[in-house]
Amino acid sequence: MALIGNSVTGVRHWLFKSEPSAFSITDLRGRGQQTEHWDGVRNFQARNFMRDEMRPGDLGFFYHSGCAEPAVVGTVEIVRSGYPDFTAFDPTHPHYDPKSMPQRPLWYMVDVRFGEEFRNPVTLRELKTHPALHGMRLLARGNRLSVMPVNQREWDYILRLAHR
DNA sequence: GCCAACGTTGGC
DNA sequence: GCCAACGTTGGC
Repeated sequence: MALIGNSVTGVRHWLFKSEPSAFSITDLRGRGQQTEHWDGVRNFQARNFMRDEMRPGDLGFFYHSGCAEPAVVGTVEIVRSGYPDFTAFDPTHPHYDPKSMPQRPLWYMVDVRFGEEFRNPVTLRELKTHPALHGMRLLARGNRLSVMPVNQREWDYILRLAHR
């Protein structure tokens, strides 16, 4: 198993992208402590992170993409590790994928719940100005993964910016 | 709305 | 297995 994040506590860190017009951090906050399915991921690398690596107790950033001010806007907690994304089985669902079947699921999801909404969202523009973050996967040229790991150092650094 | 980057598909 | 065509993502 690849070692990502903090080897002492075992807690690992992730980043989840969402277009706020579809589902925003404010929407998630509104759900309180209710858990949410992070469904609809249809990329193999992102799927593998959810299926193979995420564990309950891991933490993730909530990132707003495809909007006026792309930014890290809050956090979530992973409360259930990877299991089949059942929205892929439903022909009436927008995320339906006939290649995925209950007997042999192709796509996976995790459950998350609201952590916090940042007082100071950390914009993509700002992330790029911090040399400490230049290696971030989110900033890698052409990166389009909707779910990706964040290392401990990057996690701590961004949290500090968010709590200024 | 444009376009670069990149994943997927399908012909060969 | 190669690679061109196509679709999607996502910043700008």
